[in-house]
Amino acid sequence: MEKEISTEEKIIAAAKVEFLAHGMAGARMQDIADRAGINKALLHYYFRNKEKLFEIIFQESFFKIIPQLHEVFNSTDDFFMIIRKFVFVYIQTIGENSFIAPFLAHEINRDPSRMIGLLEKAGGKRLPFEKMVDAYQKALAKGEIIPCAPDMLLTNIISMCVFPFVGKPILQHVLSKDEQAFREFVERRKVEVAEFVIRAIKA
Amino acid sequence: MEKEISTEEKIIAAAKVEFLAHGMAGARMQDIADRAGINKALLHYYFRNKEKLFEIIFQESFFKIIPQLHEVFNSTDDFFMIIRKFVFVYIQTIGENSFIAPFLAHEINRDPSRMIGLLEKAGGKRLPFEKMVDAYQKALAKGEIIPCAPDMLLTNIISMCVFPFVGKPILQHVLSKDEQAFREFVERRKVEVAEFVIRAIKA
DNA sequence: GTCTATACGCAGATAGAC
DNA sequence: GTCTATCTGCGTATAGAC
Repeated sequence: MEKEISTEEKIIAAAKVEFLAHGMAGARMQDIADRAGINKALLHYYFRNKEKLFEIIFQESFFKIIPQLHEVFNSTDDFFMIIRKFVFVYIQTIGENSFIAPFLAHEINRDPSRMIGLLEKAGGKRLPFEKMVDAYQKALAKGEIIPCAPDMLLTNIISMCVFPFVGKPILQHVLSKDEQAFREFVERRKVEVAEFVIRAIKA
Repeated sequence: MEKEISTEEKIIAAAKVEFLAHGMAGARMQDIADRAGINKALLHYYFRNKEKLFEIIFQESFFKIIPQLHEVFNSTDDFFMIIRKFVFVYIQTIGENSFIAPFLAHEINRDPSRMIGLLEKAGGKRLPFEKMVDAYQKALAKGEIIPCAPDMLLTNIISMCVFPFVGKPILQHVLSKDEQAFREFVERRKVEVAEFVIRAIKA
């Protein structure tokens, strides 16, 4: 049984490809229509204008990367295991949609207010920083880790997880890795980044 | 004695602001002309078209960030001191032109071949990876550090140096830092990132 | 819902006077 | 070198038939 793909879904899928590849300013409605196998008029029938369509893709991309991190911090694992899970899940998630990170980086820098608005609308959900601080303080009290500023630590971890996707072409060139080698490199990082962090902070 | 600013220089300066803020696709020739205090026609008189003008800004931005890293690796310092200098110089350099990192990230992802071409034209200069590997192997032989893949290590260091500028709006929000607090945060990182790395790799 | 045809504005680029 | 005026094409958006 073939599953029916609605026109709306086809448009969303096509828009995702084009917006992620070229950004809001660089994407073309004509290209989206072509990719979806329809014409421009139909785009406007379903989504009133380019901005509305972009908003949907932006939102979907943003929440695909951000919120699942809560669950990691909710566990009762010790701090090191939390870090291992965080790194693994984060690199895994971003790697599965590797165009999202550079797309979001660009669009959020272009207009930070869009992200702010989105987070305010999503309301209750706080970003994972506080929970991470809690876990950090417990580990510190137990003498498992040395003192280090939590904002530094979180920034370091996120940097090492995300940057390889944002700077992929540069890294590929500097490290002389083709697509296959880069994929394997990312795969190794799912484990090794966490071990790197743990060595840096363990007492 | 006031120094004369040539029209050409005014255009370059204006183009830099507009391109770094909006990217190639988002920047407007009219806005560049306005910012330079001239009209559009004059832009085309000096630089034949938008692409040519963009090329200049891209190139200037790229080489402002990439090549001074060679000098760091040429020193006779021990490995830890090399890392300290690398981190300090790199964060310093990027921080002084904090719009360059997100700009390059976007444009290089959009069209990696432009960067490749630029590096080939620059010819002899190899990127700093090999020299870093040399320094790493010496340190390893002396028993100063534990074994760890050099590509991982370099990626980790670069990630922690660069990402805070690419992901600035997100980090600012997550960590609740205003402009001033973020600047201080970056200042601290010039030292602390290196110490973090050193703890992670020292024997 | 889906199409063809078209309106309309904007942005890049050029012509030509001064 | 610098300007005003204008052309041209492209990209978003709409009108209206089916």
